[in-house]
Amino acid sequence: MTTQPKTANITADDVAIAAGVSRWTVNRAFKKDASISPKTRDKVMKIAEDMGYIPDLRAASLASDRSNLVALLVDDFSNPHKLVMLERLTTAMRSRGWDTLLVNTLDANDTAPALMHASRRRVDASILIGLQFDDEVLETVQKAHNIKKLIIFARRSEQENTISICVDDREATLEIANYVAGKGYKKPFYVAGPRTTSAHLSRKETFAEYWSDTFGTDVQSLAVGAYDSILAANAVRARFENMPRDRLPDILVCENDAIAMGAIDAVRHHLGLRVPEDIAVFGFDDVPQAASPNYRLSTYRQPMTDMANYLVDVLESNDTTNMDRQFIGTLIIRESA
Amino acid sequence: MTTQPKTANITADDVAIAAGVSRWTVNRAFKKDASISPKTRDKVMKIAEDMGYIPDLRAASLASDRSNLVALLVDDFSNPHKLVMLERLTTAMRSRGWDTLLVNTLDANDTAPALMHASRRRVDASILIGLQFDDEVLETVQKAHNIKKLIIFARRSEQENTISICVDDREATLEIANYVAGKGYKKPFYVAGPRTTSAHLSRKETFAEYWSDTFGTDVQSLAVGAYDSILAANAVRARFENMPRDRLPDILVCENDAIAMGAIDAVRHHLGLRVPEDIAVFGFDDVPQAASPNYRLSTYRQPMTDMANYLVDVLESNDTTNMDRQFIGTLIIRESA
DNA sequence: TATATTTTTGCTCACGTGTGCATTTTATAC
DNA sequence: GTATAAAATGCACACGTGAGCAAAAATATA
Repeated sequence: MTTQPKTANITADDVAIAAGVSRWTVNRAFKKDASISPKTRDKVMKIAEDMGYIPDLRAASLASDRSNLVALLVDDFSNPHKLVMLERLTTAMRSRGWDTLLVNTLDANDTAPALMHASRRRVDASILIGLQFDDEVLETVQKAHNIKKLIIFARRSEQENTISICVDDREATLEIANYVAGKGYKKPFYVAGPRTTSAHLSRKETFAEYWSDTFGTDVQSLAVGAYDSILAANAVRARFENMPRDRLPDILVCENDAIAMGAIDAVRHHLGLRVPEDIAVFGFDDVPQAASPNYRLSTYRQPMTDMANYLVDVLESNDTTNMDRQFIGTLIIRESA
Repeated sequence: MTTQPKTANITADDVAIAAGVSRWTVNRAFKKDASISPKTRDKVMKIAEDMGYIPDLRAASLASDRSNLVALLVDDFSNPHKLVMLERLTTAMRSRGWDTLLVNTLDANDTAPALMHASRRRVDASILIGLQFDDEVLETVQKAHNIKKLIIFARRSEQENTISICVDDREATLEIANYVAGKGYKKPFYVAGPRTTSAHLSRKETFAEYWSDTFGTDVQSLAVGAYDSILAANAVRARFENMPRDRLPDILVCENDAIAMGAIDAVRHHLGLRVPEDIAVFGFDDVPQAASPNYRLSTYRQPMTDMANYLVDVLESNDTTNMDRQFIGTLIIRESA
């Protein structure tokens, strides 16, 4: 209590002196697979803990040129599936030693600035999670050589310099279409999400193609401006509320669950019809709410855990080409279709 | 294309040479309120952009002992309100120059380790968002002097060394209770969330106290193990499905919307009753889904944007005491009660 | 124009660690 | 017990910036 060392930060040097070893030995103790004898490591670790020493990753990263930090760019916080992605991604990453910088891309034109911003922390990779991006973004990536890897998660991308990890949309949609056809639905209607330039989903196109090839009929559709249940409910209402009963579709196939849940709400509360008896609804993602007794949504589950783990594989890999990968999910059949 | 400089990282020194100034002048150009002439700044910035120079925040942080980084610890990803919080917090922080480290506390005992982990990046503050924490956590904070500020967001905390930013639960609950009583409900039942040790909400207690003081009757209650709609639905079902109709409550007052939505589902789909005619439901948070035509949930909205902005004020302040603050929200009345 | 004042610029030192190699210590073989 | 291999440890240098002060340049004052 007399001449306290001012709570000065404790460094490896301090621990080294206390343990009677060199600073490098202290740092080695904290490093897996380092060349150090178990005995010294134990001793050092014990003293380090007593002294409250915590390695400084800023300095480590500066010296080694690896940050073990990843930027996660998110634009759309209204889709509950985002929460699932965040959970799976952070779980996989943290358990394997990767930290996550959560970057909110404030508006549509903010993706490139957000990327630059993140690169000021020298992230080892940037992940775009299910959001739109255009050529400007790619151009930024080219220019800023601080952006080492650009991963598009849960979206297809054919771009170079980009790694895409997603579900095989075509396969998934064909499975859904097949199920819908097999169940005897005759008048499907597709409720799509926002149409973006680069990384947009081709689910609607695949579904329509299947239906046209198989039955020779066109599938009508509508595009909701965002993956938002309430917007979707309003869009569905607007489209169908004045339509004669016999012209209504018998199933609404939706681009994802957020839209599907909005569609169910609209069918019940705005159109006054039953799901699935009057109009069935099919979703995509299998968000937790899809299982609620209220929705009982038939949907398609993406193998999120596998995808997240593969993402960490990508982070840890040195390859930069041919890392794209598409996953196969599973049909989840409940009562809505 | 001949002897490329190996894409070596571009530093302030490189820009300095190109611009014919010293390195410090380059860094000053990037720093707001720095002592530098507008002319030089323009020149430097132009050259810096051409060269693709991006300041390295690791080095800056190392040298200045301020990281402008904040750890956001999240444990429960099933409550949709988390998404709202994440959005508001990251918006407020990023627009004011703060970055967010998203840390998933993998399980109940992981809070303290997660805190240590984050402090390896020398975050300027750690934010616990609506999750449980106990004395072990506080002890960790004491010990690890790298944790500069510990902010409890959306939860009350009386602990020292801790800053709590939340809604005034007592005031809010009294408003709700008052509304419920004013509407003539006679047999309220409280559906609470998980009971944690330290930072648990006292909404149930306040409500019960009000009811007891005003009408002299006890309020029955039940606690759901997590803020999860499906769990809540099951809990409500289990509690009431075999209860004679005349003993059922006339309103379920819920600790938050996730639980309230589960309660509505249970009332309708498991008990086969109507909301609000047979049993009304009241929530808390006003999550986006609460407005859907399906739920039309009456609830209480926390002033999230104000709370998030105040949080950044706290980050930027040097005070460490008396920073706690409670906010007043607003009653949102829809059809569920 | 000479001097005082203010603004701008440059510089020394420090921040805490990793890499790769040289040196020392310990284990192995005969 | 000595020669040899293997493991463990120590060290010079590098990573890119900020704080605070000293020197230089620009501006104001008389």
